[in-house]
Formats: sequence, structure tokens, C-alpha cells
Amino acid sequence: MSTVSRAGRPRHRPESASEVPARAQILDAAAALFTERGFAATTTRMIAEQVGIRQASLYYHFATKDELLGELLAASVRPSLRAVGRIEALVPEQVSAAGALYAVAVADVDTLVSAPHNIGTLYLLPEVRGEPFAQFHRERRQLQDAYGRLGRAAAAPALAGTPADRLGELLIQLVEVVIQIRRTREPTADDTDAIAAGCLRLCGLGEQAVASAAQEAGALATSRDV
Amino acid sequence: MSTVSRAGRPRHRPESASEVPARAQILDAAAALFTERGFAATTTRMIAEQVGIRQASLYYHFATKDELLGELLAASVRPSLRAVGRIEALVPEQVSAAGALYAVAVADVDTLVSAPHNIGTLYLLPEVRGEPFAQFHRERRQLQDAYGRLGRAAAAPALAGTPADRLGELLIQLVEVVIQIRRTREPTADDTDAIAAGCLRLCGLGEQAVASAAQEAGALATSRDV
DNA sequence: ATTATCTATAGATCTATAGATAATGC
DNA sequence: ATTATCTATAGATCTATAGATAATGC
Repeated sequence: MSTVSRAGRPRHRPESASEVPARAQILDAAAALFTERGFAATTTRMIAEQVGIRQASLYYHFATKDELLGELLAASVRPSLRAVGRIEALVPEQVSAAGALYAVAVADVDTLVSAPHNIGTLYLLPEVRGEPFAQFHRERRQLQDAYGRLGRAAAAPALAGTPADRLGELLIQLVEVVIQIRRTREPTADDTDAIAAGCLRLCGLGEQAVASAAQEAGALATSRDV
Repeated sequence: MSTVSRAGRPRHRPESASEVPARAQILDAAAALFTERGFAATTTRMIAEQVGIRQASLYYHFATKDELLGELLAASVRPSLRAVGRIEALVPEQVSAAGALYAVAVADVDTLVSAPHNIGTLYLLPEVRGEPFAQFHRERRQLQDAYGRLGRAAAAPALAGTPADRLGELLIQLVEVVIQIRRTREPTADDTDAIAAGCLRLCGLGEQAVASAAQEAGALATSRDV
């Protein structure tokens, strides 16, 4: 087990060879602990312990514990937001609203599933409700609004009375069921399909419409890297 | 503002007239704080402050802070579990599986909406995952299984491949969207209907089937107090 | 010289226990 | 006598800062 040479005093517990910057190591450890035990119940000492440095050394990289959580939240919502932007831009010329909604749901679920640790659970932490995380709330709201728009455009006539707001809420929540699933088991590709199809059914679409939306989304995914 | 006379040394901050037992007052204060700020971030001092007693006096009523949370969790899942038991017993003689699923969803949403404070958020606290709350997990699992059974029985042929497990997960999560809604606004009767209908659509039912299930559930609700 | 760590610690908590006290109830 | 509170506090934290130190890099 060789060790990495970097500027600065050596760590209490020397690293095994790894080019990962200290900052990233700390974020990863924090993500693991925050998602497992919550924010308030995770101490800076635990995080440092997992990284192999002393508790006070964290403060060379981050000013406060809040800042750590803020970084993690930002990193978790942005990939989904970018995917939505790319996909929504193709509506309606290259894909129907229903196909886009399916594709967005799949992309979002994939993001949540493939992130190291179940980072989506951070959304649910009570501490996140506070002011210091306003930026995160704005971004997540954008995502929800996109679900609302796509759902509205895809919805069957029977849902004419449902406003985009509520549809957005229901759809984003349905997608985030994968967070709960991941708490108890490893989500599968079947889960992803069940959730994406569930989004369309929730919009009142019949089985034929669901199947063709899934096909459209699949074609989109192979044609470009959405 | 008259005060209540009870055995025991008077409180630091005397109560205004109220027959509510101290124990219930403490649970209510704890519910408000746990749901707003989380478990670890809520101190026993805050709870006592809200009740008008000293921090140490809590320990006359509860042995630990965990015990407080345990009581709240038990109180939140039991009404739903009882409602499910009553409704499921009527299937299929007096109500179809779809009608029962609709009725259960409505009952569950109502329980979550009418509870003082948004007590459903407690399910999401990371601290709840731990061993001390195993009893709660068993009861919530029973509820999820009931959703799985009813969903399975109500589901359209297209969902023949979806196991009851996953259906149960999706359905209970969809119902609990109301918890998230309540975080940002007061849920309405429309929300309840949208969620219950969403459950049926998620099972692949068409609009006609959804409408007749809603009607069945409505008839059930007026015929007896389910 | 700069960087990234370390040690030490201030100051502010937090939970839970011990034992005193001020009511009611018999 | 019993009940429900109070005061006081032990003992264990926790976050964040100050200043020292041991590397690399120029």
C-alpha cells in the first residue's frame, strides 16, 4: 500500500495511493454519512474519521458543515436539470411530450440510482428546508416545473382539469420513489421502466400510448446521449 | 387566564386552563418540532420550552428522547392500518379491489392530512431507520403489503408482470406524496382525489374503471364509517 | 513560500440523573 | 402519601478557531 505525496503535512492516517483530491474525499464521506444518519446526527468528527484526517482539518476545505451539505445538494440536482433541458428542447419536433416525459423520468431515475450513495435522501432531510439552501430549492423547483409542463402536454383529455403544478408534484414524487426503493434494495432496470411507465399512466395514458412513448424514449437514448 | 390545579409542584410557566394531560402536551410539542426540524436537531430543551416546563421534567413522562419518537410513529401508522383492515375485509363481496384501493388511498391520505402537524414526515427521518423503531417498520410494512395485494387484484392485464411487492411500494409512495404536498401547502380534497385516482391509473386502469372505483369508494364511505 | 495537515482548546451545547420542593388527596 | 414538577449538575459531546508543524515546490 503505497502512499501519495502531496504538499502539506502528512495525514494522521496516510492515504493509500489515490489521486482523489481531499475535497472530493470529504464530500464523499459526508454524502455517505448524511444519507445514512442524517445531517444533525452526523458529526464533523465522523466525516474526518472516514477520510483519515483530524476533525479540525475539514475546515481547511469547507467553512461550515452547512457548506458541505449545500455542495452535495447542488451536485445531486444539476445532472437531472441538464438532462431535462436537453430532452425538452426536442419537443415536439423530434419526440412527443409523452416520449420526452418517459425519457426525462428514465434519466432522472438513472441519475438517482447511479450516484454514489443514495444522495436523493438528502432532499428529505428536515435541515434542508432552511434558508441556507434556497439555491437548491430553486433548482429543484425548475425540475418539478418541467415535469408539470411535460405531463400537462402529454396528459389524456380526462386530466384536463389537473393543473400543471399538481401534475408536476405528483410526477416528481413518483420518480423519487426510487430513492425509497434504494433505501431497502438495489433498484433494477425493471424499476426504472415501472416508474417511467407509471408517470405516463398517471397522466391518464393507455397502454398503447405508454408503449409507444417508451419506444420513442429508447430511440432517443440510442440516437444521442441524453 | 385561569390555571389548572393538578397534583404536583406547579409549572415554571403555569398552564392556561386545559384538561390535556402533560404527556399529550409533550407529544404534541415533540411532533411539531420533529416534523419541522428533524429529530437530532430538536433538543429536549426546545420541547420542554414549548410545553412550559423545565427540560428535566420531560423525563418524568418519558425515559428517553427515542421513546418520544417511537410513540409518535406508532400513533401515525395505526389509524391507516385499522382502516385498511376494515376495507380489505369487504373485498370482493361488498366492494371491488379497485374500489377498495381507492377507498384505502383516500383513508390514508385523510389520516395524513388531518393529523396535527405533518406527522408523515417522521417516516422520512434518517434516525427512524434504526433498530429502536423496528415495531414501526413492521406495521408500515403491513400497510405496504396491503397496497400490494389490492393493487395486484385491481391491476389491468398489462401489469401482469409487476409483482405485488413493487406495486405496493409504488402505491404507498404515491399516497405519501401528500406528505410532501403538505410541506408546501394545505392539501385539498382535489389532491386526495388526484392521488387516489393516480393509484388506479398506476395499476393500468382506464378512466371508466377509475370513475366507477371512485364511486364505489364514495358509497362505502357514506354507508359506514370506514 | 506555500500547502495541507496537526494539536489544543474555547465556548456552547445536550441528555439524563439525583435529590429537593410544592402542590393535591386521603 | 403521592404526584409532578423544580434546581443543579455530571459527563459527554460538538463546531469552529488559533497557532504549530511537516511536507512539497521554487
